[in-house]
Amino acid sequence: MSEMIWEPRRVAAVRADLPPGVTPSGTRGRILEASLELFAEHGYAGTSIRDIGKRVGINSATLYAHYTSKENVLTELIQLGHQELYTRLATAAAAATEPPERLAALVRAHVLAHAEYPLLTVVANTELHAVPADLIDGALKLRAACRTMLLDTLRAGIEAHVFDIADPILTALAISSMGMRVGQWFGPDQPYTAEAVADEYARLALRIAGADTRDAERK
Amino acid sequence: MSEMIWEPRRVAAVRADLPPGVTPSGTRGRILEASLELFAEHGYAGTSIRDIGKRVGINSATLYAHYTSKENVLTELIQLGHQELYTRLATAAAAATEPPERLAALVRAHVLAHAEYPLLTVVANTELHAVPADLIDGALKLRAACRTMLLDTLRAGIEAHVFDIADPILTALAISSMGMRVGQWFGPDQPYTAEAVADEYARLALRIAGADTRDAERK
DNA sequence: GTCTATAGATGGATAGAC
DNA sequence: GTCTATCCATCTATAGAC
Repeated sequence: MSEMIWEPRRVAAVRADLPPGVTPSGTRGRILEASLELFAEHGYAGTSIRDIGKRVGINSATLYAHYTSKENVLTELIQLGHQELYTRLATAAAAATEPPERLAALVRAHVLAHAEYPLLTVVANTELHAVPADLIDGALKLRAACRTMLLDTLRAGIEAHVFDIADPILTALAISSMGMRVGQWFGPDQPYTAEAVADEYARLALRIAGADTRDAERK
Repeated sequence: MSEMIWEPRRVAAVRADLPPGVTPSGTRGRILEASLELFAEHGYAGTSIRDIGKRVGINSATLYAHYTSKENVLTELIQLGHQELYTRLATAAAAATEPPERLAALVRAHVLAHAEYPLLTVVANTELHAVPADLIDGALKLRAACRTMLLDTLRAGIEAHVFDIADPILTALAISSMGMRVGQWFGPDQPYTAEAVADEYARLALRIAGADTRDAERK
């Protein structure tokens, strides 16, 4: 049971889910979703425009009526993925002020984003190298903002003496690593809900940060 | 400072390090190392045999005097990477009997393997999808053995009442996720030694597992 | 906007000389 | 074992008809 969780697929999910409101209408949107599925499963370099056309049900040449290049499709996906993650993290951070609550909210949002949009986060996290740096300026700025939110929260908790952290950078790396991999194993063939994973990982993050939750747990 | 830790490269390291004693001699070994560097940085599908030949300083056709195919080179790298990780984990597990000590030893070994051989672990972890399943039978069996070691250790600690774990599978996923990502940010342009990261991550893993280290820390 | 057809480059792999 | 030369498939992208 749950054996599939450990399989070394690039992604466990199969259907491309994009955040509501961002999918372009018509053929352009279907190209974007098909590309997301293929890039997630086979990688950007391992996917041809003919593969994309076949999945959409159009000739590969038709793609160029909607995007200037294959690279352009990937760039749009990467931007979408980073925008969605940043928006969720910023909303989560704004909803909690105390460091422990804010850390839990950030981790929950981080995990939920990776569990609800596994294909998108896998592509956004693994295919950045395939795009020239100037095309992903926006995504890199969003990444920087995301890690600043996490680090600032950890440091605020240290100053308030509610966290016990030896090295904020290593701690932040450990916490974000847990969440980033969720997109690679979370899918329909495992027994957890996204909410359950988010809740548990938030609890583990508080432990990592050395938050003293003994009183709360004894209640 | 330490900004490079967060950059979205596939790998931070640049030189291909292979475990001692496994690098083939002569041209075959140089092909293996060059392929490792290129697969790690650009991905398997993003690397051509002409790229490999250029880096080695041979004609691309010469590659086929040493390997039957490009796929064959990747398969050998994947096998090497899994073998090295498994050997280290098995050695670590054998050196400690109590669950907390064994968990710390496993995590230290896991992190050290990913920090000392970042290119190899990144390729072994991210390019499995590029090889037909029957060619990586051995690697998949080693993966299964590795996760069993971790899960068994967690369950032993639960039975012995020295761990406080809500869900062993999610806990194991969280702990292994921390270590697996080390290969993607650990490199010469960051301030930590492999030992320092291994020690700190082992400490965080004990916290994740709910090991009661308060007495030890108060000493 | 979608198609057929194709240009032009590059891919993995082989043949055969040395 | 290494090379040059090349086969043939596939690649991204474009041209032009409808």
